Amino acid sequence: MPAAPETALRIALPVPLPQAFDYLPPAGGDAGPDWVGCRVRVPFGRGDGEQVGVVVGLAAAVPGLKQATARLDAMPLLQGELFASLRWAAGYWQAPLGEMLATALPGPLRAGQPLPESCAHGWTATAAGRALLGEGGGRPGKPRELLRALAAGAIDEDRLDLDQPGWRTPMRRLSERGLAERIALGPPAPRPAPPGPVLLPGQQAALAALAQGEGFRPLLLEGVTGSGKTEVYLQAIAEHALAAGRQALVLVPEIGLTPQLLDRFRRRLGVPVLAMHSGLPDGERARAWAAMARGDGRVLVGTRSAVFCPLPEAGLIVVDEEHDASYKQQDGVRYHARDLAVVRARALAVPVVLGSATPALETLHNALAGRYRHVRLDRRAGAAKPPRVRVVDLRKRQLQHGLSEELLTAVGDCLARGEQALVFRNRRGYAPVLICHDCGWSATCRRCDAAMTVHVGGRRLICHHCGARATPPNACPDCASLGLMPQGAGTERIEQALAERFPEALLVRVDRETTRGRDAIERHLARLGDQPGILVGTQMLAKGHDLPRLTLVAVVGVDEGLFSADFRAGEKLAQLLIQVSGRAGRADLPGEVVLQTHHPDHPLLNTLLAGGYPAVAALELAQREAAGFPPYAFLALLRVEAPTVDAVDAFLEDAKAACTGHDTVRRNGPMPAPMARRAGRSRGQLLLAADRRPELHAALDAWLPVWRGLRSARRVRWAVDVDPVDLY
DNA sequence: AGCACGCCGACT
DNA sequence: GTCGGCGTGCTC
Repeated sequence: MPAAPETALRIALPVPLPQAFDYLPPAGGDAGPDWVGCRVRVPFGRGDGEQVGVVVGLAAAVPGLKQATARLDAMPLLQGELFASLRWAAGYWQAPLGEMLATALPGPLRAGQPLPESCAHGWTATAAGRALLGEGGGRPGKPRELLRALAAGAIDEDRLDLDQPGWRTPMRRLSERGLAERIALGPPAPRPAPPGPVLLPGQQAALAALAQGEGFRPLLLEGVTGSGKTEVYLQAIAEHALAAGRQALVLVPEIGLTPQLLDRFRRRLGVPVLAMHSGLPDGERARAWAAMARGDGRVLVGTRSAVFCPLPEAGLIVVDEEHDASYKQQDGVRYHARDLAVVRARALAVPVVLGSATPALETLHNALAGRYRHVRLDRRAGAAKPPRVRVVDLRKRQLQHGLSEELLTAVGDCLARGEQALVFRNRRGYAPVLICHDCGWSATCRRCDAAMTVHVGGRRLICHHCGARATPPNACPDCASLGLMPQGAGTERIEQALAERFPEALLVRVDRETTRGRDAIERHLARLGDQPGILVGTQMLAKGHDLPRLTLVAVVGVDEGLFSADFRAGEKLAQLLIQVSGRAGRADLPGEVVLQTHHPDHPLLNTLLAGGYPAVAALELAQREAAGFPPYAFLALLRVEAPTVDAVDAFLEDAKAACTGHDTVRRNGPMPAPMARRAGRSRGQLLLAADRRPELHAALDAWLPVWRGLRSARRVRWAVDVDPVDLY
């Protein structure tokens, strides 16, 4: 029955305002429940601006309402569980509903474009293209190579991603010249899924745990690299999703979504596997979203934002490397994809697998409390034994560009055996700081409270926080001494030192400077291949990518992680060390790990060496409990930024004064952010902590509206970060 | 967040 | 005499 004409549409718009806005339906339309979840175009603001919003409810019309311009969806785009979960997410992460919904939609849908067709696409040579091929195919180069590949018939885009990295640019050229064209592909012929390998007892136990019971079943799957987690995911998808005619969602960290991983899923599952990641063109993301929404897509593998895909026929959710920091969005709406995945699995009443070699302490705590089932995978029989770990005591030791003689000898021995070594250093550049040997002056950034990093062997200074560049002075600006010297060693300097020591060796450096673009890591590693050689690099090398000849992993710069102010530093360091060590060795080639430190007796290192990650986790959990930190307390951070310190301080003082009632919530601050000035802007924060989550949220719900109304809020940018992963 | 309105400095 | 600085207020 149509609703009364005096009914208005309540619309959430992508603006940082807490409320929704009411509009009259467009001419010829009656507002009714069938509008909820549909997108509409509306005039907004005083100018002639327009916005695309989502109808979130109905309201009584009042005089003076504007009229919506157009209805953009005949059927709701957002509905059911996804809509409900997004409403929950907006409340939980303290974001306006309109911003939350905009964050969840792929760009084209956010902009108001129609839901795209969900069929896959491929490319084929046109008649003109085939004619040109007959004449030899034109000038040599990438486009000709592509055209040749198309000669045998159409190739789908997934295949091109795998076999012809970087095909999109040359293909565009072919398309412009009328030699190739994009075609819609029908549904692929179902391929028989090849039988999987025989499962090990641990893997069977994991699958049994998932098969047991029904509805929401969270499972923590703890297993080191090579223990067969992916095999468990594949079997679980086959069993709980495909065999049951249901969909599966697999979340992976940003750098984990490689063409190789997708290919493995596609081969093993025998059904199309959709991908969603930041490297995908906007249209493709919208297509994947649409395919899942219609139920055409069965399996989606994606990074953080894939957690927003509709799953009308959900059967299973997997979060791989669940401890990975890339699941937390660090700007805009600061949601956590792993946490939302668990909430969605509960709402969908499906199992969710959280996999990691080094689970986040929050997750481990949930497992220990019995809220999650917990299965540990042992190392695969016949796979690599745990690497031998050697701690090199740096005290009173002579270092060559940050490297000890023991480390260099180990690298030399490794090369002599014809194997590969990885030297891991979490700082890029030549040296982290340029200091004056005579007076202690150091080069700092004018716009940040941070030292500038020395680059290009000392000929350039770069601030890693704001990107500022400078030429190093010839003499110390304070004392005119000529004794300026780079202090410490980054990847660039380490590479140089290794090149001097091993002039014959093949050396590959992998960090943000040398490695730009999607397949850059792959190209670097392909250059190394199976030859003996040395890899030098940052975090980028910590995971993924199989390196069968890698037997030595050397970690430089452990000490920074041991004494960081961040309460998560210990957890993060242990996770990193386990991850990077996991790269050393294979079944037939024993691995070795060398850790350089000035603190060989540090409790974290000792615990890690004696008891592995579980022991570190126990130690850290005890410390967190004693100190009142997560997972034993719940945090929210009010982050503030402004051109002047005064504006920051004034707002934080006012905000704190406005924190009335809710006395169980502790207010720490105002305090300067760990980096009080960055890119020329002052930053400060107020940390809120509570022992119970509802108390924290009740306080936030009460205080946020007051903060919004403060006069001093107008001179700053501020945001609330619920469950911050770093305190800046 | 945009965007317009509104009162005070250096330019054609 | 104007163009434009960003402070202030509003958006159904």
